[in-house]
Amino acid sequence: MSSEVGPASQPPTIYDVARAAGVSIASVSRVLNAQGNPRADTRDRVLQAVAELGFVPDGAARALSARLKEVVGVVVRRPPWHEASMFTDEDENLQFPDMINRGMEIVAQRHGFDLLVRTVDLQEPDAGSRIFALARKSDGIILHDRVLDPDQLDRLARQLPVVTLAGRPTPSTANVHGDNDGGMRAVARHLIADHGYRTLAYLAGHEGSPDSLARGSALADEARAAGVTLLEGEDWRGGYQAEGGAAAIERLIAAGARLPRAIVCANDQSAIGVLHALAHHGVAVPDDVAVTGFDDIPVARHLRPQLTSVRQSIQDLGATAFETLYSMIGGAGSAVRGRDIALPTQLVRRQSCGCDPQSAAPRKAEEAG
Amino acid sequence: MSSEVGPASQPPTIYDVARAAGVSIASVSRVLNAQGNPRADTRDRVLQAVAELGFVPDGAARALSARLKEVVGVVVRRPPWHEASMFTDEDENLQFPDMINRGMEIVAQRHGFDLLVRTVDLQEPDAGSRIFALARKSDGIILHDRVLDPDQLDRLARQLPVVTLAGRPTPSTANVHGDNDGGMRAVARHLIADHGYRTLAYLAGHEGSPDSLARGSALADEARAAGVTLLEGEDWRGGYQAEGGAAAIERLIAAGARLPRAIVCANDQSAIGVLHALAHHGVAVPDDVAVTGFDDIPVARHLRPQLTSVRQSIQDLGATAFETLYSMIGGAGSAVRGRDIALPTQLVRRQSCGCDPQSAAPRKAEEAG
DNA sequence: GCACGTCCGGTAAGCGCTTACTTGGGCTGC
DNA sequence: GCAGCCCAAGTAAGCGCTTACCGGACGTGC
Repeated sequence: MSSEVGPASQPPTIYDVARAAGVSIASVSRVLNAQGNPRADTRDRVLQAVAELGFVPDGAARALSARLKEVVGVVVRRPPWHEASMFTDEDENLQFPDMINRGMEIVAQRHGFDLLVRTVDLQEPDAGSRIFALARKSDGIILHDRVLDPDQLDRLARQLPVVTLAGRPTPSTANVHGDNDGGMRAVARHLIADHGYRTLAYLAGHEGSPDSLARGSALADEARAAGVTLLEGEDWRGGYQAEGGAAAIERLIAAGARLPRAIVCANDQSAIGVLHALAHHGVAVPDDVAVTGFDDIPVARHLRPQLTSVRQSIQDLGATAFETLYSMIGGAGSAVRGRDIALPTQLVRRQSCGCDPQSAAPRKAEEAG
Repeated sequence: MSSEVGPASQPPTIYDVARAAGVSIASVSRVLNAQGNPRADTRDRVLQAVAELGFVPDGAARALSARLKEVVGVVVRRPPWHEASMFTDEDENLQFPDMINRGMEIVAQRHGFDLLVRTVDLQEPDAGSRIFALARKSDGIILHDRVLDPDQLDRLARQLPVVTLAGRPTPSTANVHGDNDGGMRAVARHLIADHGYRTLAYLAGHEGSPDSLARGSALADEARAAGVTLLEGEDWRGGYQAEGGAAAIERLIAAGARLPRAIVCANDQSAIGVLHALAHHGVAVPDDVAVTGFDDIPVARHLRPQLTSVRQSIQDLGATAFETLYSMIGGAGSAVRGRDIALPTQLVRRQSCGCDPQSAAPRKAEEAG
């Protein structure tokens, strides 16, 4: 009577296929995994049964037996939740990691792997154990932006291959990051040499983030070399997020601080916040204050003014992270473990630094005062 | 001699824990899963051993035995790859699905589930089988935006719970979508009644997309009721992507077509393309032509002019999809199967429709001609 | 003090695969 | 024509868990 829809029928197992083909389950497995030399007619019978039944091996069983899950875990840091903020519900702070993940996924697919993505809020007390749980569902783990403290990282890496993004390599893990140094030096030289700005500020990212640190020190280096003033420190912290960037500027303006000629942000997200805050106070960008970002996320070119930034091939970051992890899973661990892999970056000049929108050529700007 | 770093030590198994605690593996399992009534001292010994060894059960083994993987597969449609396009490398077309996934993931985590995300390019010949493979790694599947033809969908739904997003429910699947009808009617009324525009156009999304169809017919309804001209059809197709929206406008302008007073886009992505194309040809938005989007993705408010759109709580879409699937996995399939779940939408008035940026109040605009 | 009921915890049977080992049929070579 | 091989295919032992089942140690009631 009941027409019985829905998952009434369990998916076929290898036993069903074996029965239908009149062979043993071992033969089915061998045909499917191209092991041994099955006779042609055996193979055909198996293949036909597989096709008829629409058989696909169960992932868990395969994983358990083959000791390979064909899954890698990806951990993304979820920004702490703030109520009632202009940027709260946007959650666009995840654009960057999302694009990295996309890059991973495309490569992963080529190897038959899938991505198990998990965001963690570092505020949570059991953030660490969530990651260890994820690890047991995966063959390897990719960690975005230092989500684990060194001890736990080490313990994790002892159990399975681990690759970090924008972190530091450890003896047991590899790290992949953009060429912060080169990218930031390009920004600095452009602002100082091409535009002639003499006072800069560095709006840092997360405290202790290696990326933010590397970018900051490259900028400081260049500023020092050129004898230019660089503002940085506690007042200049954007936490990599739009909200943080906006808040920092608000505080400075509220405190009556004098703004530098150019604000160099640790990433695009925080630059967006800076842009908003400046606009809110009627500060013209780039005419009063120039602003630059880092990462060149897609939105960067939709902003007004269009954001000058440092492009990293974001998807490449992900792809490289996956390939590295994959080789470790494959057993080539010792070859890459401990390595720090840098990917090239490139300065993208748009309007927010003071370049001409059409020609994209720098326009010398005289510093006020 | 060798300090031996890396995954030298296999993770501990339940046998290791049992040995350390001096009990059988069954007891360990019972303690961990809160089955039976272990004596207090037994439980303590087990818990201590677990803590000392840092034991976490293997996902594959658990899945195989418990017949529950605690993983749901998510399939996202990957836009076909176009070389040499202004929007190519942005890949921001995935923002919308990414945010939906975020909503799913947050809820999933609460249930101890993880998301296995896979993008598929529908051009690929074996797109279908990739999805079936994913299914065998999961307890249920969520499909974005019709990635499977009805036959295959049905076959899939026969094997495990399936929920679609922005599709149509079938007897064996549930569907979750935003309230297209209500949202679009709000847009139409706003443009027609509040702004007084008398010629509109509907820039459709993917051909055959239920969302696009529903939005289009709601708009057509309202236009007809108000006696207003509505342009639509082959010339007006944006394919949900920035590139498609831009291309459509370029074609129309190249053909010397007269533009309508307002362009209603099927989603924000394509509205972005429209905005770019119009700007490129010196058409002022909203003064010459008004533009609206749908979805209210984060970028919408960063555009110039800020994009008027219809907000769906994107994360809610994902959260609801997951909850629905979860109840099906839990066995409550018959309760939700076949249901079409609509989530509320809300018109967000910004500048691109002609509203005043500050007051966000509509500004009557007289139609030229 | 004995029969019986309770309650813990151990034993073992799977879950659906892969793969080492084994079997047996058909060849080769002398 | 028979020993010795080779190779295809079957048998069975896991992989690391969960859980049905069972046995033993108590506690209760008469």
